[in-house]
Amino acid sequence: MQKQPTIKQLEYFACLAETLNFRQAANTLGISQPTLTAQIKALEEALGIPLLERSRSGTLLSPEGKAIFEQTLAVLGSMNNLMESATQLSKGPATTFRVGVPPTVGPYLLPLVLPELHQKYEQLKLYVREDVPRKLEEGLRRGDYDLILSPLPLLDSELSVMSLFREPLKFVVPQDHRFAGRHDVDSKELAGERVLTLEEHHHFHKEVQAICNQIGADVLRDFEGTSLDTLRQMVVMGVGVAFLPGLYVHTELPNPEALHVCEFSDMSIEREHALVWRSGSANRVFFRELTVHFRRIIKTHLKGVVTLLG
Amino acid sequence: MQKQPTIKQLEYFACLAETLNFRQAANTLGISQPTLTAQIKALEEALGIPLLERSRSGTLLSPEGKAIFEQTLAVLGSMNNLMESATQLSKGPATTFRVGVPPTVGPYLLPLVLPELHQKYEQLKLYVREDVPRKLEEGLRRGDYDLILSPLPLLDSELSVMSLFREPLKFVVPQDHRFAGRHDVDSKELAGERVLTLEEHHHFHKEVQAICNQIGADVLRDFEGTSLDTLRQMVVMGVGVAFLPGLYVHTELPNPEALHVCEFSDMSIEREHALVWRSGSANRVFFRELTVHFRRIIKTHLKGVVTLLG
DNA sequence: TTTTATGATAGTTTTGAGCTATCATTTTTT
DNA sequence: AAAAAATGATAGCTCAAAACTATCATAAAA
Repeated sequence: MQKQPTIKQLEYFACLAETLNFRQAANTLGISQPTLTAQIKALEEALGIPLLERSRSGTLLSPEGKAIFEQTLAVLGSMNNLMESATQLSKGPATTFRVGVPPTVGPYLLPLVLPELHQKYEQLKLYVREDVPRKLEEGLRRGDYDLILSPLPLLDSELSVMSLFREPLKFVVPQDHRFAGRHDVDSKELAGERVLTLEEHHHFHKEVQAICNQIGADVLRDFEGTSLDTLRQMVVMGVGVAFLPGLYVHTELPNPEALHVCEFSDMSIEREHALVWRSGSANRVFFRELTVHFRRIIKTHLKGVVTLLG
Repeated sequence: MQKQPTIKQLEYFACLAETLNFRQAANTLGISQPTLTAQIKALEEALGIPLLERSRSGTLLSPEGKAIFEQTLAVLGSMNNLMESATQLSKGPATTFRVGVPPTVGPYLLPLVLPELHQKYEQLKLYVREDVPRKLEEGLRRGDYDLILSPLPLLDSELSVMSLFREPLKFVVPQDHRFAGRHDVDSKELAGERVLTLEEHHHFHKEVQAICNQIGADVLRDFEGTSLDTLRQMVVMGVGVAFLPGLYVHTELPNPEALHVCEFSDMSIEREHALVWRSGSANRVFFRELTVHFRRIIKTHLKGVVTLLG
């Protein structure tokens, strides 16, 4: 019979699978590179399959490695649930949670929500961290986050998902654009437009890409921004047009001067956001409670801006 | 920050939680008793809570221990899924599975099903083990079983359940009983009857108990049998009456001589059986395929005896 | 009262997870 | 083209912890 992997080996593997660099992974794990090499080798031996395609010029996950990586997240997640339960049993309900939010939503939603939550739960502390949705989901499954705000849909079934709202994507053009001053635009008119977007690894990029494919517009791949603010600046400079999240437009551009915001007359472009946690989390009851507050606060402050769900 | 438990410690704890005896658990684990004591102590230390209420006169799970035991099964189950995936990736789809069946169904259902499966899948090997449903579910979650046949309902959500059939429970009396010769019986007529059943830890016991509570019959606690066959013998001897699974009656008592089988005229007493596996199992695709065959074979051989589901 | 069973403790051995130092390649920089 | 930097593997050593044997104290059973 093959030997059991250890939790440690799985943690090491999970970290290595992200960086794909032994030295760097060993560094973030706080161990030496030879130790990591040895443990990964031991893990491969235990499982009887190669997890990595190694070469001195970079390391890659093997196909088998990708499958095992998924399972690894599940194991680490359940272990995290166990420790969470233990903490809850010994120290009472946790009061500080690690929350993950996407960069295209968090900064524009949380300032509305956090103050009220802080007032309601005096003890509650939230460590908020921004990352792209893919990393958020991965980190949640592994136990790096307790709770994430994420666009739908998600893949994994071991996660509990509660929808919050649907957010429209607004179409934004410079003041000297042919659409400037028009309230409505038909999607067919956009064929050939040069659309700006965020860097490729942002989820927002894929959303915009999909829309552009649908309506026949071109995504400008040479000028991809890193934040919605720089994206806006580029539109102002006349580099191209862009789609911006309704929440961002509402918060940052209540009275746009250098920009013009159009509606689509023939189709609605929306994305859906939800709160997500591990199904087995010891704090699931509280997270459900939090969801209710999120919905209430959103309903109060963002009526007309987004569509409440749930 | 508290230290991580190891997989080993969790395995030790899971085994200990079952036997509630350090020496015996250590023995089945193949380690010495002091080692087990030390590791359990280390686990309690790591989690910061006492898992066991120890005394020289027996050991009990603490309330915290019960909660952690549930989480432990989840961790061990996901680890098992990981190793299953690894095996599948290195050696191709598994051909031998550990199957668990309840003693009140397995012996009367499997003889019909196994030959056909054996013919259909020449490579397929099934190690069948009997145990009470509670142990089956626990063992499945932990990874001791790959697939179980179990009565519904189950608690755990990390398990995939596919219903197979509903089985009637038949009412059986001795030949000299007042009901002998009657085809139909009204449930109200059973008030005060002395009903025999299996030992308490069998799921079947609870099913019968519930029915008797409902119709006002008395469960005879002094003469609880260990198998359906001895139960039948006791009814023949005139100790009391009994409910027997329809499948058992169909297989073992096609033409009962010393017994009489009655139907209920006013209510149907049934229990439901399903195939169950861990949601994340690497073999889930094949298990779904197996379910289809089970249903087909049951439909062919047991039409009229049970109600097919799904 | 004696015997048996149970879990804890003491002391020792062995395993394995960790380290440093170094090598052989490949990639990048100069 | 040559030099420098970066990468993963290997060798050899250290040390913590996981294992063992032997024994103890207490509670239950005989």
